[in-house]
Amino acid sequence: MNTSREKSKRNATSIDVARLAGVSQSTVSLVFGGKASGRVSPLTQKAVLRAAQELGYSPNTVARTLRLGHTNIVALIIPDVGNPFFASVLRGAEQAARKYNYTVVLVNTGNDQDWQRIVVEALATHSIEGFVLCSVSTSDTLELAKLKHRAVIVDRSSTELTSLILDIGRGSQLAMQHLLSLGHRKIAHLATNIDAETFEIRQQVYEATLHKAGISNRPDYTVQAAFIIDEARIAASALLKLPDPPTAIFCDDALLAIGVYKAAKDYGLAIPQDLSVIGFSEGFLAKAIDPELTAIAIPAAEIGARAIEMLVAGFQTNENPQTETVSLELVVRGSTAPPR
Amino acid sequence: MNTSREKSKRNATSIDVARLAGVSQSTVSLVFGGKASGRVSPLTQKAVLRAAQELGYSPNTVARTLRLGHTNIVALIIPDVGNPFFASVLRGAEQAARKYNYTVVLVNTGNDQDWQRIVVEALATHSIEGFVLCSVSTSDTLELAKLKHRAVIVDRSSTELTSLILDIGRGSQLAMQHLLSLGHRKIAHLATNIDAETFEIRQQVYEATLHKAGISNRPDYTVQAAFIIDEARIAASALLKLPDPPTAIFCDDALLAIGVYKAAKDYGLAIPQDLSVIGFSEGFLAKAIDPELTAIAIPAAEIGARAIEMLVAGFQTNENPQTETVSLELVVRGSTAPPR
DNA sequence: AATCATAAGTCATACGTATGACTTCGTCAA
DNA sequence: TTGACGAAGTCATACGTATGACTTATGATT
Repeated sequence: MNTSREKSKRNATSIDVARLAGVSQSTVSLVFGGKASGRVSPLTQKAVLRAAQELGYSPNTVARTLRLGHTNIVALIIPDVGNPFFASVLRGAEQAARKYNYTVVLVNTGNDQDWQRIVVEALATHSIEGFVLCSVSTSDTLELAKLKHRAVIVDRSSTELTSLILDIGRGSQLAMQHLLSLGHRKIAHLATNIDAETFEIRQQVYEATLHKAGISNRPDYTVQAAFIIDEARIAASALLKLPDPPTAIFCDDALLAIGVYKAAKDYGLAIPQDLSVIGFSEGFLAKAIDPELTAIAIPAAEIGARAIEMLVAGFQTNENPQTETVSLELVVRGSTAPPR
Repeated sequence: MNTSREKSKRNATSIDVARLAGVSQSTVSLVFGGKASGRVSPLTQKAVLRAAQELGYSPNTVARTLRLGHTNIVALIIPDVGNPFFASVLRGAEQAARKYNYTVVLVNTGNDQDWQRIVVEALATHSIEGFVLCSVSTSDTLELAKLKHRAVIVDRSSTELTSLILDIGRGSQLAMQHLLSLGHRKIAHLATNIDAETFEIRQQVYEATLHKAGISNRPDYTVQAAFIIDEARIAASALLKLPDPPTAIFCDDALLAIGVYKAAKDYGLAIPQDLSVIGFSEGFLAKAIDPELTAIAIPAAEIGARAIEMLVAGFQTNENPQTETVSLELVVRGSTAPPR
């Protein structure tokens, strides 16, 4: 069993350091715990540090954690890292967490339907202090609120959990007003079918804004698709082959907008000349496609970072659930123009 | 300090369970450790499980880890989750890790230049058993090999570390042959500037394949750019405004290809009629853009998964560094056509 | 001189689990 | 009857750290 690699070199412990420095283990612990002032003389501190250096010592996190009772680990629960939006959330979260000395463990629920089980398992298995949840349905939110863990829930309101809300209503309004001000009257809505609450807000604002503009609602102008390009393409086709097709489409997500792009091409329509497209999107994807997508910008990385901050703040001040709102802005790019 | 939320409810320990079930702590531990057969009677097992159920007990991972001496945590070090390729690697890694009961901690080095420090910190702070490294330079590889940790390095060869190599050479060949067989003679190379080894292979094959086809190499047909769309756009422009511009461009990455798309549009060139584009790419981005990108498909998720498997296998069989190669395939989509 | 305060350390213990060594008890073969 | 043996448990300890309680030594104050 003695193959080349030396696993033998046991990591040095505080006891080893103490022995080498000629002090007690407690002293080493005090030095590394930052509680040295007034308890350990500067001279001794130097000695300890030197000994530690020599042995390549660093405190064992596991033991420290066991003693202290908290792990400094939080979980980020997202449906799919493959989606650039969630990837950005993750990046933001990871950076913020590092600042507070926390570690983020990713739980990618994928398409797994009983992902609640995964979450609960993760919480149990790893000793996680709290979690950030993205994209859960309203009913699941209630379930999760029962877990006695600190949690921040993104883009969902909840009275039981701290939540970071995106001002989807205002965003939808900006998008619709942009289309209206360009002169569009025939505006369709390509919606996501995955979550009730968010869908409703967008749909509500969509209808309300049209109503206020004196445009009557057409049920056949609202179609749904999952966050999959091909599905969006099919749904968009349904809109484009209507006898009286829309001149603009308001999309719930960038992926859906890409589906529209593809459908438009199928029908020989040029964007934005023949068809305007607008959607919610973080920046990357919106800028990757051609023409670049006019979008309600969702600051994904900032959202991830802020969620972590709220979570950590919750650990410290032991207060009731908070709610915070992220405002969204319209970024006009190349996918919208006046109707022909 | 007694605010609403009850943090008071201490988690049940094996001792609590033992007391309730009327057995010793050891017995509880045996049951939950799966070592019950032959040591604990089925009857007692039931009793223990029932008691655990009642108390909502699950073993404390931190304590178990301290006792067992290994954390079941591995780190995945990548430059940018925002890049769909790395996001997919992460997803694959995360799923594979879960299968082996490992947890993946993400370390996103970003543009941070001294990311080696970050890696080392991560290894020390969290008790990480090994790591998977993506996209490091050759010189850094040597540095990291010194750390006495298990590691798997992706897309880099190393005699000191287990490596998962992508058959970039063969992939480049496939790409070039595809372009040649379409009748292209004026083929340019838009290369990445971030890593010597990979760059060299692609460039070598690019030149060799042209040479074999009896086409002499033109230095002005090779340009470099970082993995940033706008930079690629500028580099591609340099190619397109040559007095004798290429009819096809071979790109080292999908992001670079997107830059080419944008540059082509700037110059009023249609893809693939006026300009063929081919590149290395995982699937998502290649299919998101229009026309869909003909590409050497890099199975990112599989790579992530395989890297984890190799890492875990390395923990078990304590053997010397292994090397494994992932073969790549050409996927013809809409961005390539015969030259006009 | 006696008392007190402070600095500089050390001691002992607890965090919750896993496991090798040990005990107890009933059964069965010799 | 004895001894051996396996099954079913229990005991005691170690993993490495943090920290409240305790001990000295050194001045300073009255």
